[in-house]
Amino acid sequence: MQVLRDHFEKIIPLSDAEFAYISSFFKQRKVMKKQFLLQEGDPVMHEYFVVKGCLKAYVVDSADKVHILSFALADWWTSDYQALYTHTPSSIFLEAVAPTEVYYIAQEDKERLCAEMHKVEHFWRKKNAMGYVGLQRRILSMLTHNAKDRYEQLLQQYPSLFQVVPKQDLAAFLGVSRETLSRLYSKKSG
Amino acid sequence: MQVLRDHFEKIIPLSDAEFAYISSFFKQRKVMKKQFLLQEGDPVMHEYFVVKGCLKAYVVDSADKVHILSFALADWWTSDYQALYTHTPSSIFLEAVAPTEVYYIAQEDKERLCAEMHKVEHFWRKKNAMGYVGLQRRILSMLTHNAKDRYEQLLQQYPSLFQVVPKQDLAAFLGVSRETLSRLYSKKSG
DNA sequence: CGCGCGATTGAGTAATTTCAAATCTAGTGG
DNA sequence: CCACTAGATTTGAAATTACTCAATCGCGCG
Repeated sequence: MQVLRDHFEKIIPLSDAEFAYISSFFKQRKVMKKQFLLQEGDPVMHEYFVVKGCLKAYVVDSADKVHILSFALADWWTSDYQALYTHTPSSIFLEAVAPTEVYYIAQEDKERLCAEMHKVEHFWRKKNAMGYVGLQRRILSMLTHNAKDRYEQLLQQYPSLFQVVPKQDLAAFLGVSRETLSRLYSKKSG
Repeated sequence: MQVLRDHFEKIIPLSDAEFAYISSFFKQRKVMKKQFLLQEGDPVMHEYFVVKGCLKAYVVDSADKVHILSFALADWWTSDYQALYTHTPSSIFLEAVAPTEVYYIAQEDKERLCAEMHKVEHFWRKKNAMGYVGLQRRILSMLTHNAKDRYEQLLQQYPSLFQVVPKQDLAAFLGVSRETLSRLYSKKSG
C-alpha cells in the first residue's frame, strides 16, 4: 500500500497510525485485460485507485457506438461518480484496457473517513478540485481544438496511454471516428 | 447574505455564530451587463457566488472565435479555477450576461476557512464533487449527442438560460456555429 | 424613426462520417 | 519457427453534416 500512502502524502502528511487506519478501509483487486469492474446497470459501491495498468470508463449508445468518458492510469481514481453519489445503478462500463491492479474503498467508508479525519476530507477536496479543473480543460480543448490537436496534446500529456490503449479507443475518447483519427494522424506526420 | 446561508445549509447546518464568521470573509459586488469580473491576463484572487443574474466564462481563440466554458446562474460558483489554484494569470474572461450580483471570497480566506472549520471543508468537497459530476455529464453529452439534442437538454435543464443568454452564446457553449444552431432549431420545430 | 445587435437564410466549400475492403499485427497452436 | 486468426488500423469513395461568408430580416432601445 506504499503507493497509496505516497499518493495521500503528496497532499497530506500522515503518521503511521493514521495511514494504517486509512488503509484498513481499502481492499486490493486485480483485473485482467478486458475484465469489468462495473457494467451498465450494476450497483456502484466503490471508488477505485489504480496502482498499475489502465481502466477505461465508457458508455455504449443506441447505435452501439462506444464513447469513452475517461482513462485511468496509475495514480488515478475512477468510478461512476454520478451513480456512486446518487445511489443509482451504473450508467457506464469500467473495463481494464491492460492487466490492472486497484485498491478500492466503499463509498460509505470514504464518507466515514472524511467525517472522522479532517485531513482526509481536505485530501479529497483537493483531489476533487484538481479533477474539476482537469475536466474544464478537457471541455475547453474540445471546444477550441480539432481532433488532431487534441490527439497530440493527449499524447504529449500522457505518453503512456499510447503504449496501452488502442487508437480506436483514443478516437472514442476524443470524439471522432477511428477512420478520421487515422487520417488526421497520417496527414500530420507524412 | 441569507441566500448564501441557505446555500451552505443545504449541505451543512450552521449556527448563527458560525455563519457570521464565514460570511465575514465575503464581500458583495454588483456588475452591469457586459462588465467583466475577470479578463484574460488578470490575476485571479477570488471565487464568485452568483446571487442573481448570470456570468459567462469564455476564451477567445486566435481566430477571434468565442468558446464558452460555463454559464453561472444564481446559486452557482464560478471563477478561473485553474488560475486560482496555480496562482497564474487568468486565461478566461468572466463577463456578466445580465445585471448580476455576486458574493466573493478570496482564495486564501477560503483555504483558511476550510482549515479552521471541518464543516466548511466538507461543504466544498461536496460542491467540488457535484461539479465534477456535472462536467462529466457535459463531456458525455458532447460525445454522445449532437448539437440539437444538447440544445434541448440544456433548455430543459436550465430554462432560465434561455431568458438571459443570446442564442449565439448558447451556440458557443454547445460547440457549434450560431448558423448551425439556428438551422437545427428551425428544423426541429418546423 | 432609425440604429445596432442578434437571428435567420442561402450558397458554396470544407470537414467528417459511413460503409466496405484491404492491410497490418500480435498472440495461438501446431 | 511458421501458419493462422482475430482484432486493430488504414485506405477509398460516396454521402452527410457543419462551416464560412454574405445578405437579409426582426426587434428593442435610444
